[in-house]
Amino acid sequence: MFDVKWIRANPEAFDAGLERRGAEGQSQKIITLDDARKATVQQLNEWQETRNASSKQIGQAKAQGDEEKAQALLAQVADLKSKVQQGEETERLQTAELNDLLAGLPNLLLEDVPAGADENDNVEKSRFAEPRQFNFEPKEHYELGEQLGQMDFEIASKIAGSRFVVLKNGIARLERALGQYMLDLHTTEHGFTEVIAPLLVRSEALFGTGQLPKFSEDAFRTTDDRWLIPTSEVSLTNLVRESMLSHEELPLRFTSLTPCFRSEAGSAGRDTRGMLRQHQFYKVEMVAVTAPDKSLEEHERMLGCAEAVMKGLDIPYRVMRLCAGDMGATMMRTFDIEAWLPGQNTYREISSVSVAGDYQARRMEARYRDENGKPQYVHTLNGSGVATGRALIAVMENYQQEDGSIAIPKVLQPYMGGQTEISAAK
RNA sequence: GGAGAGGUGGCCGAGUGGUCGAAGGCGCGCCCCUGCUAAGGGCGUAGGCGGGUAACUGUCUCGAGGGUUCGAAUCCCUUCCUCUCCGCCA
Repeated sequence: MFDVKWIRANPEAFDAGLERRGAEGQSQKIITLDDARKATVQQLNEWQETRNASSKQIGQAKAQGDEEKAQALLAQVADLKSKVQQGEETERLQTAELNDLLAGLPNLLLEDVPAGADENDNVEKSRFAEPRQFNFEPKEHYELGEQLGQMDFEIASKIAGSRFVVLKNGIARLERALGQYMLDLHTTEHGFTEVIAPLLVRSEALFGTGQLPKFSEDAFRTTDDRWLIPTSEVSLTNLVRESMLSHEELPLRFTSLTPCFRSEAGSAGRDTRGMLRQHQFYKVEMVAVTAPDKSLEEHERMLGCAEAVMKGLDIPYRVMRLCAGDMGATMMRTFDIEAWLPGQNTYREISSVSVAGDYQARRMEARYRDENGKPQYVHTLNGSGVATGRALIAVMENYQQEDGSIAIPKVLQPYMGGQTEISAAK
């Protein structure tokens, strides 16, 4: 959501920003709509001013028992009522048209976001560890899982359809261990507050984080008109909706382990094998709420928190700066962490860490009082820290052994009751 | 699901058709007094949009959205939320 005043003051910058997104400039259209709206409001205000003054006099006249004067005044303002009503109706329509336009616009990108059309134009920012050299042909996670008898896509599809999985035994516990490890890391080392929040949310919440109105087809909707969260970014970010925070309580940092539900509309045929792209998956999410001048450093900090998860697991990864064409609509800058997957012989996204600026805060009416007591919109950030389903894949593929068993990373062993590997037995 | 009661400023809480954007309190800010650990006094203190260099000023906002009225925090309708009792239930 944008500040129309800012667009009025910086129309070229605004249009240039949209063009970097591959969208058309909208400043002229917005300003024209806003001009019309302003003219209506101005006229309306004049009528209301007259009406209010007269009404006050009528009240005084009646209080003094001067019925004659009251009647005379009443006659004077008789036609104002319909004018005001029409003016209000016009303003309503004009405001709605303007807001609908604004609500559908993507966020502007930060200067340092690389230009580009799609993921092939993303730019590597850093890299951790070298891919392990295998003295056998590494398998993909679903081969390993199925051979272990602990990962079952067939029965899942009978129960729920495609893009679901059933995990059992050691693999199931491994995913649980990953979630525990990540949550503990973020809460004890990184200063995040653990949260359990609703998985079903109302439309307003999805609008607040920007999934609505444009991306409704990506999420599942319930028959009672709620939505399954596509990410707990929604629940966690909306924790501050419609609130007035004080500058002392910032930054706020929340983390949560939740299932995420995505319809994956439009990704038919992509990653259909295995559990890389599912309708339901677990993810540890991090959300931060900061003062505007702190959000960029928080972005780097949050990336560090996600990287710490990967370093702890000792899984090779690279950090990518997403290019303009590959970025989500609500964000100003995004860093992806891509884990090395030996079975696929490539890096795949496992975490996405983004700064939204005040884009979401404006939609949610999330503000704080700065040091001078002035209300300001907060900045919001979110990042996966990390997707446990994909982390499971990464652990399985990177820690696989020649006999098809899977070694358990050191940091996870305490969460696995001391178990050091997953084999067909357990 | 049934019956009832409510939603007011950063917070609490008055206010049932006119001078109410809203008493009072808390909190916060500035100032003063006192003088010693605990208090007293004064003033100020919502947000959005618009006009003005500014002082200031117009308008809107009392959960949200409609409506009645010359005029709505106050009346009507819809909706969301909270609380109490009953029912159901992990």
